[in-house]
Amino acid sequence: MTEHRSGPVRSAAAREAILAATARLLVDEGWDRLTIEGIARDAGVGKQTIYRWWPSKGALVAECLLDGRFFPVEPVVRDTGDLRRDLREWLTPVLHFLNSPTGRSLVNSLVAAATGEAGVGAHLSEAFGADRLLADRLRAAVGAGELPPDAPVDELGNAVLGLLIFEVLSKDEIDVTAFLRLVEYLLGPRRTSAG
Amino acid sequence: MTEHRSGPVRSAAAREAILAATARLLVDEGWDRLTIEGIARDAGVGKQTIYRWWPSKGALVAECLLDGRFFPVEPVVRDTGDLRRDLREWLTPVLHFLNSPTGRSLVNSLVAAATGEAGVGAHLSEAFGADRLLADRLRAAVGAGELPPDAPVDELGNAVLGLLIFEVLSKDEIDVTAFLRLVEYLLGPRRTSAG
Amino acid sequence: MTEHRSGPVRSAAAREAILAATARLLVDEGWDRLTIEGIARDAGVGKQTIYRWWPSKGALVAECLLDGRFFPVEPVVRDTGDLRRDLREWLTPVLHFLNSPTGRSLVNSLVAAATGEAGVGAHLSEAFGADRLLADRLRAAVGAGELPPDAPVDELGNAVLGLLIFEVLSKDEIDVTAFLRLVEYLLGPRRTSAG
Amino acid sequence: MTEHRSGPVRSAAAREAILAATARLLVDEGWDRLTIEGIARDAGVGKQTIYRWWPSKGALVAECLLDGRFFPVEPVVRDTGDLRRDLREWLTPVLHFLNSPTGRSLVNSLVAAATGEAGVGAHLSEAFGADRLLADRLRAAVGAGELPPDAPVDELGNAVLGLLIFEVLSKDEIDVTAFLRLVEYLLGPRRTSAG
DNA sequence: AGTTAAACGAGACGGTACGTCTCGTCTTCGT
DNA sequence: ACGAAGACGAGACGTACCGTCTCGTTTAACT
Repeated sequence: MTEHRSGPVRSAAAREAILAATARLLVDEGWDRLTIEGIARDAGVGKQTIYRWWPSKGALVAECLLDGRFFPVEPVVRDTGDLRRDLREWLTPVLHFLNSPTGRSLVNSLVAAATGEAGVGAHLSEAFGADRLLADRLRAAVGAGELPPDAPVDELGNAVLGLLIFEVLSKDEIDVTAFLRLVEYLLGPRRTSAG
Repeated sequence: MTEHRSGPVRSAAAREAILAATARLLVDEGWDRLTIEGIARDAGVGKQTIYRWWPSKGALVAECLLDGRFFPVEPVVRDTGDLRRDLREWLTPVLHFLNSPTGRSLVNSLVAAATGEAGVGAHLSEAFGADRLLADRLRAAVGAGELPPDAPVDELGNAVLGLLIFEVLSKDEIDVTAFLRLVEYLLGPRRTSAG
Repeated sequence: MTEHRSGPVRSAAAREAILAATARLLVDEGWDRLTIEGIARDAGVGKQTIYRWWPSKGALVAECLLDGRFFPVEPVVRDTGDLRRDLREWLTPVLHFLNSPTGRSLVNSLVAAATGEAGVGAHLSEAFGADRLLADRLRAAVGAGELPPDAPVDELGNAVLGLLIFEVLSKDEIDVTAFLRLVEYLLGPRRTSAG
Repeated sequence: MTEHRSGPVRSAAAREAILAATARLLVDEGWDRLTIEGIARDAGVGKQTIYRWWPSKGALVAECLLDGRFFPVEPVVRDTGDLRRDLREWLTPVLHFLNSPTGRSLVNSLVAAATGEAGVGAHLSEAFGADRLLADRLRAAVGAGELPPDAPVDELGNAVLGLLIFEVLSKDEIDVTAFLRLVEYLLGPRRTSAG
């Protein structure tokens, strides 16, 4: 039996405006210049409408992440049968994006959000697409014998993502070539499916 | 030839009190509850004395990092001739520390600091000791033939560190066993020095 | 037609607390130790609530003046038909008040406020009651023939007030007798209503 | 001839620079934007040099007053035998000066200084020249029979000065004509020396 | 169609912290 | 010994947001 009561219902327009404003401001201003007041202003919404539905700005960002409002992620990692090549081709544009001001700013902001809000961290992996896309491709590689059967595919995906984040945090610019070489090393020695 | 001018000189006592307060408060309260006013209060110092010497709270944290005020880091990664065992023995207490509330809080705070301040990120690696300790041990392993000659030892150290950080950010608790297994996988297949 | 908008309305309690604190602190501490922070603290109010409604501490003092929060002014200058006697009787307690620490402090504070804020000066005259009380009595004296028909009654009131202020500023103590004698001289030679 | 001395002695140059800076800044910026730091900066002097010789900024202003650094006062009130005319001629330029921005600012600043510093008030009268110049002329008028023998000449001077100050504080602009008329009224009915 | 109660925009409120300014005291050099 | 320079602890400045709390208006489900 459903609870029911009279009165208006949650405004979809307000929700959309708030999340859109959050995403825009997070990218443009960064995590710590992202404020509830700013979001309310930008969304043309009362502050209370935000506090009514989200407990914190971290929760707003987490919802933006789930909505995929940040990365127009490459939907798949192609499978041409050559794992190293496929990864290289998927990673290259990602690395270049992360070297752009927008990319760096976005990663910094999302990581900052994650440090203050466990809920954001939990979705970081999905947000970057690493969990499904990367792991799927690695799993296929295991099936094809390109990786040993005991390869921890899920963890490997996270390792690549963690490395990516660490590079953004600690360096001015990621050296794309070196990064690709490292990933290749991490995957271990090349095997043929016949191997 | 040094620039010199008359007048009083920077107070070492104030510097020490400020950095000590910063380190204490960052661990106890976390990055975004760390405030200049709080530091000044805790250090018994005027706010201006902080602003005179440091441009931001990130810079304060960066200096604490360089001073090694956060981790009483294990001074070396032992070298028994067995890289995997040595790493396991070094990593185990580190992982347990990172699973403790203090450890998690510290990593979260430092990463948060790094996202807002390029200078902090640049020192994250040193702070965790990964740069020197880990890389040194890996380099020795290359010399001993435990790792192939082309192993990118510096990047490998950062990869482990990045993975560590990512796990803290995205999970409630690091699975120590799984983490060690992953590291072992990343190092590639075991080789004998005779190999 | 009045402008109206939705939303909360100005808090009368806050206004009262702020003005009361302002009046108390001005008398107790003096103009330049009167601070917005002190008022906010004393009134149990956020600073922004003060800044929202008053542009400066001078404006606060001006509003206190208009509210008559400083002098429990003698409501009238009595009219017994003898102008000189009536003035003497009204002025005597006023002069004694101005010789008291509270009185001196208050005049000093109000004058200081007036120098920094035109709005305060404009109300000084009303605040001391000189404008209405004194001028009314003088006007009656003109009607009764005690003063010549061309006597500038409003200006005369201000002259007495100006003199009063000047004495407080420039002397340690007003000589009551000399002051009364001077006022009497300024009014000009005694006239009978029969002229 | 060069300054030479063994062992430094109070620097006349510093004193001069400090007082000059004080006078300049008081006129230009007003009492409450006059700061010790600003004076030191402007005078090219260490703050301590100021604190060593003067206890407060009020004392600095008082010394400037005594030095006559503010008004290039009309050196005398002329005596043509006609008190009212002489006063009118002396007061007219004074009133116009007080209506100028510089004049108003100066009076406001000096009065503000006087409210915070008894020592300044004590010299206000001399500073405006009222004490000597005005009183002298009034005394002469008594001698000439233009004023009654019991006229309180010193107090009359202060009364005019107090009125002047009050007008500056409480009005946007002094009405010169009305002011002169008032002064004339205060002096009492015209008398001839033969009278 | 009218009633009714929650969601809405707006924004006032008591607070905390910001980064800057000046206070008056205190070193430290150089003359 | 004095003067310039300026670091220091202290604390107010005016601004920005916090999260909570009214307000009046709008709107949708239930009479």
